Amino acid sequence: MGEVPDIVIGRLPIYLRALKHLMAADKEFTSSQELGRILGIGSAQIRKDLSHFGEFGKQGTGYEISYLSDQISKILNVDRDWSVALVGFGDLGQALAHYAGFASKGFHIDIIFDNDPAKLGESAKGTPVLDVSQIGPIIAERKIRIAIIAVPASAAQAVAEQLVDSGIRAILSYAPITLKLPEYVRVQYIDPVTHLQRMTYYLA
Amino acid sequence: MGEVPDIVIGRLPIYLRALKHLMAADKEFTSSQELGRILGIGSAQIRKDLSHFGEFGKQGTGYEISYLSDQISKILNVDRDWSVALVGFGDLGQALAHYAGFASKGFHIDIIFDNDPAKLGESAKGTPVLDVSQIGPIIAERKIRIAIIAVPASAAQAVAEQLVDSGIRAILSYAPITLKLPEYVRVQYIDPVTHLQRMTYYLA
DNA sequence: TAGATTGTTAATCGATTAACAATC
DNA sequence: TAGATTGTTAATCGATTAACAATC
Repeated sequence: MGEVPDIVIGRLPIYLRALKHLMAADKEFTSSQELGRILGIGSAQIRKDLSHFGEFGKQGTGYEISYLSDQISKILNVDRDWSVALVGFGDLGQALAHYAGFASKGFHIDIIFDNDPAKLGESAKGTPVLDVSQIGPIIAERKIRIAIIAVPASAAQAVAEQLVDSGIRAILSYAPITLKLPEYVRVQYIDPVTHLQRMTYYLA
Repeated sequence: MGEVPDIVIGRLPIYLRALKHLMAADKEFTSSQELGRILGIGSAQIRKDLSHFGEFGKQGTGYEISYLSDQISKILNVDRDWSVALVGFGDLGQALAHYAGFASKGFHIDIIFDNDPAKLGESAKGTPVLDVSQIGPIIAERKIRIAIIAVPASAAQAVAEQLVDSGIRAILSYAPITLKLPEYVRVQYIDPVTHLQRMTYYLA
């Protein structure tokens, strides 16, 4: 089952988001059709995607929302908490450190690194800010697997390599640069400018 | 030529980013092979993608970096400045308002909206913060086409509809919710939690 | 039972890749 | 000229969609 297309994996968090939303609205059951309507995709795609992992619905009635939500959470390994390291405590890093959405979904920013001596010792919500020289020992000691990079593009590659050497296996990078890392490291990018440039093409 | 796949359009900003990077390093020529190495994709894909728009290279020598960069900028309509409206001036909105990367790429946040009276009149880099009730008149008057949404999920759909009614045609949304909008509106989403959840699947 | 919706198969559609003639 | 690399064609690969038997 390790052969599930990554594009399918990429849709599961979206399904999960919609399910949580329905749960919050006290709905008990849903269908691939309803989910498709909410998400603007085809119902067949949703059923096909889910079929990679098992059978979660019932003919005639659809899916029990809390059950499907639990199952997808398990598949994605988000039925547990994750410790996350944040590198970069500038404007963006500070905003990320304060963002409540991470912890509420089980991603806890437990340690922050920066290379500016003026920022060391500061803390966001009680999370300490350490010097980047501590990346190696701390990440290794705490066995942290996930990191968020919020440093300038010029520093990102070096930081990423350090993180991977220390044991990080998944990186969410806000630096506008494509990282060169071993293939066993998962990387996701967030670059708002890229998204904007993708849309201006369609603005005559 | 309106039939260029959106997935191809989505890669052009990445190509552009790599080209700017090479330019900054004072390189004059590149090849699909070199670009592919930098970006971790195949050279054939790059040539195929570019072929949708014309012929930009020379056999034997490849692409002149500044020329190709200019051409892609024109294709994406980023060879000009764009005025952008930001809605939401909380932690995230403020970080976005301070982010230098937008203006340097031609995206100017010229107006900010929030619904918290305490925040009105504040300003980020001289950009005023107005009440959300002003969205309609101001966006229409200034003919702004692009907006960034940084409000809570619960408010995002209503804000988006207001924006579209006022003339906005491209939205970059940070709200973790799928917006339901007319198909003539381009929408891009940024939800860091979704990206993290997509990676934990692979963390045994 | 009648109606609804699943999971899956097969068909369609589209994107990626390999290969190469053209040519700088 | 010899070497390199383009733009494009054709082949491959993979993802989406339509359709439907199974069944709640």
